[in-house]
Amino acid sequence: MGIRERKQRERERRRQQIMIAAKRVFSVKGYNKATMEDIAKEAELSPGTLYLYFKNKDELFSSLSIRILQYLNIRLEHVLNDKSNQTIEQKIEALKDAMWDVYKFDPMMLINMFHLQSSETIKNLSPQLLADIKSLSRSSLNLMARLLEEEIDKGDLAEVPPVVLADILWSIFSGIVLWEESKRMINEDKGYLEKTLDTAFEIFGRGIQKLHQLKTVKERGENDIGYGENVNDAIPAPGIQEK
Amino acid sequence: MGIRERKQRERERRRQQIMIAAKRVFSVKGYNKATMEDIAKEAELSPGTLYLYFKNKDELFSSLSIRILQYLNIRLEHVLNDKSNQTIEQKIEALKDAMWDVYKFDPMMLINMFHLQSSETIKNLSPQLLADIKSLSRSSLNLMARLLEEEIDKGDLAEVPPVVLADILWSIFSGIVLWEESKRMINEDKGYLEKTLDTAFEIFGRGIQKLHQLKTVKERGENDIGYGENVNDAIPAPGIQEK
Amino acid sequence: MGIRERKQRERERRRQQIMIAAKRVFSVKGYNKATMEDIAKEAELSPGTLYLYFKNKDELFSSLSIRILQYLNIRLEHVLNDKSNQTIEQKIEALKDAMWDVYKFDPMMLINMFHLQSSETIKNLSPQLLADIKSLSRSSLNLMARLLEEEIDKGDLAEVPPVVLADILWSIFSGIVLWEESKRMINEDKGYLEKTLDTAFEIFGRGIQKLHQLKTVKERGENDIGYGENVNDAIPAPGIQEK
Amino acid sequence: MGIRERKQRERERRRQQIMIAAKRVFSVKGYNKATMEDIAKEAELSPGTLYLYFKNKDELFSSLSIRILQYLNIRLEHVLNDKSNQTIEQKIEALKDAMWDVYKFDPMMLINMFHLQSSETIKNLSPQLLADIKSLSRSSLNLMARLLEEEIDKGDLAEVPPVVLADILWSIFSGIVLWEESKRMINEDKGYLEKTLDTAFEIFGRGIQKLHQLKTVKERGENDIGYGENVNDAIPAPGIQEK
DNA sequence: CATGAATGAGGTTTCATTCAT
DNA sequence: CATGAATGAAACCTCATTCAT
Repeated sequence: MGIRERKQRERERRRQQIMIAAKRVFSVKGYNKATMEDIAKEAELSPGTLYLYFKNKDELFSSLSIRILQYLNIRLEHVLNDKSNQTIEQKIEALKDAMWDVYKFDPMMLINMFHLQSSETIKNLSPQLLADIKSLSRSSLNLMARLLEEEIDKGDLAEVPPVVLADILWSIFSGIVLWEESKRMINEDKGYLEKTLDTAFEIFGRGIQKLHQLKTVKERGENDIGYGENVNDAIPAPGIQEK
Repeated sequence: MGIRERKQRERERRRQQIMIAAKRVFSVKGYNKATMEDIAKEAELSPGTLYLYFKNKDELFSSLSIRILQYLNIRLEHVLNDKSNQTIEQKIEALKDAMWDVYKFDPMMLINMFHLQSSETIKNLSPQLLADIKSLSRSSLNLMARLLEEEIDKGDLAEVPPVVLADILWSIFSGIVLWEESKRMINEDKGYLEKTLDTAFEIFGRGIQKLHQLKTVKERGENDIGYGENVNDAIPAPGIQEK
Repeated sequence: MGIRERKQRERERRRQQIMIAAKRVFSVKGYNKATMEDIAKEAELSPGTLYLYFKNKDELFSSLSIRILQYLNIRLEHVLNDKSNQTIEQKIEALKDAMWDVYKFDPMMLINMFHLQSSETIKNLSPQLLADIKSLSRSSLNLMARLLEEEIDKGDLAEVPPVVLADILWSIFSGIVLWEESKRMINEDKGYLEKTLDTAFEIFGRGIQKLHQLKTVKERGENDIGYGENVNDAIPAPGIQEK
Repeated sequence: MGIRERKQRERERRRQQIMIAAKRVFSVKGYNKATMEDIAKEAELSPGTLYLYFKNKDELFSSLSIRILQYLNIRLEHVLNDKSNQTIEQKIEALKDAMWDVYKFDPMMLINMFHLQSSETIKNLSPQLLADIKSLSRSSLNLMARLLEEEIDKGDLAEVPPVVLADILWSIFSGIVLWEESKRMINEDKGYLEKTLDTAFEIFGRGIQKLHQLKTVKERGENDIGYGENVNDAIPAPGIQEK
């Protein structure tokens, strides 16, 4: 391993160290109350050092989203490539597991991602980081859509474009997580999340099956609802689309 | 009308004036970037005056949640009392319409409500305001649950407690709104929200029907998943539960 | 006097209070080492208050130039209107006195004005302030040029455009002040300034007279050296010209 | 050449490399906005290395003055030794050329030198550097004075001590350069400097001649105006005198 | 001798909140 | 009750300087 590589690796290790500290501090205090000094202390570094690795507070915060999106992508690829997922039920179950793992990997994920909504925040991000987030988001939704597409194609029918189903799946997941997190934060109650999620996905799965049985081929009208003709191009990003 | 009442009414009018201004400013700038002076200017008042009506910035912000919860409650009561909603499909459709109206009443609602998650924020709220939010939240979920309960009781069966269904419905709604808002904010895309919502609720409704048809009576096990024995007490609040 | 006027006057008084404190602090510590907190303390105000009256540190600093330019303008107008200034010697003497008074009014003047050279500084200024500085600078040089113009016109000749003479006069003054200030600051020597200035203006005056005697009318070629055809328009600002 | 010498030479080369980079960066960004890292990058060195050659930022900055003063001295010596400069006109013309060359050698010169005014800056300089600056400054003014002195002595008269004339010459030059730099920086105008300088020195020269013609022998009174009894000692340094 | 990552003090600026009028 | 000027704590961020490698 050359010196250059070692340096690069060391640098990456330090970035991770900061992000781990940041995640902890943001989780406890929220974006506003968490100060850069808090994070520096948690990472056992000086405040100035943070700025060697992240342009500003917003960029540090947003970088946490990259981590989680990368993990989500990996998990979704596994689901897609796993040949043991044959039926629609198996696939939805696998999706649910993937999402659940992602949630366990970083429960603050969605809170993080919805913070990106603020256009003030976006202005502070470097073009590179923003591009990465967009790309990863688009990729994630694309993978989910492909999983559902196969199934629906198999049935020779589709009432809704797969990407819409993917969108809804993601929404259900987001909503439940947010909702339950919200309850947990205030009450310190816990543990209902998984069961509620189970039920929701079961209901969703039954809805999908029902759609299958209808075998009604309607005009697709995808453009009406904003998705491209072909799933493989113009897949809307989860949260972020290109202009 | 006595002087005292007139004063009281005048005071309430002024509160509303401030909240309307606050909603506008928070919607545009987000919680952090919106300053009390911005809000004062929008309300054509001085900063000091805001503090005669709201203890602090957090409390002003949170008061907006009260407004939206009150509106949600009113709409849900109408749905419950409307005798023309007979079938499960009609009821779910009516619920969806109610949620849609609530969304149109104040699209920032959910963003607002999830801001309450921060325990730092909660510490700043007056006990009265916190109690009101809890009470209204609990009431809303209660109403939704009762609507579904009737239907399920009618079918002599229930796989899941109604309150879980209510929870899920709310989550789906929250998730889709957040998700689509998120896309809209970045891309200025718009208009897909309603269609996606339509599809999601249709899928959800089919799932519910399917559950009916199963006619499988399981042990209820409500306590296992955290809801009270009786729907009328211990209904979990949307977002807030009592300890 | 209405309330509005009183407020306005009070506000102006406070601005002056801050500027006086700023001048003192900048003189002692220089631009870099002077902190906003130093100035606030000197003005017996809090740091935040300074920002109610000046957008930022650069703008506060630059505002000091406005004061001195206003004073210079007033003094130059008096010189121009004073009918007892008949000969070229009297006029140059009067100019020298005016400059001397301006120097006594604020010895930091030129240091202040040359700080404006930094384009980084200019970017921080409000358009209004920048426009004021430009306008006052242009006006000052215009007045000086008119004084010399009259004299040269009387002699029916001019080797150099009056505005160039004005430019040079101003430069001599600037140079000597800076030079002597520079010596004084390091050595605590003092008092030579006036005498050196006397001699310089005397030499300059003799040069002017000599020019008169030449009675050589050359092509003016003003545009070659960057001044407008007519003294009354396009007079170059002392330090700042419009594009 | 021994190893020791080679090292010494290498060290000097590195110093020059840094100073050239520093000049470039300071010219573009000004003292405040120029960071040590900027300079290090321009010199293709690391920040730490700069501190092996210069005690601190102020000392690096001030070292640039040494360079320019050395060059000024060399040019002035040439003027003094050039036997083709016979008349006062020729001498003043030669001085002007020298100053012009110095200006072209480093247009930031004067800005640099006036930065030394800040007593805070001086405290940061090493005694050696400070002594060098003082010595070179004194020498420069001394050379100018001797040039004028010869001429005036030749005329058997002098209304003003030569050193005062030298002071004024330098001031005129400084003032014009600063003034024109100031205009240029803001307006991107350029090229008027030389012509204005021409005119100014012409006026100055005529003034000097006029002084000659007066042939009035006054008591010298040098001490009154702060210069030493003998021109050759105690010549005030340009900008810096010894206590 | 050279490096450059890390430091951390301190600067500018913001803004929720107060209080004399 | 309303005002809005003033406050001042604290946030983010910079950058001259150091020191282990």
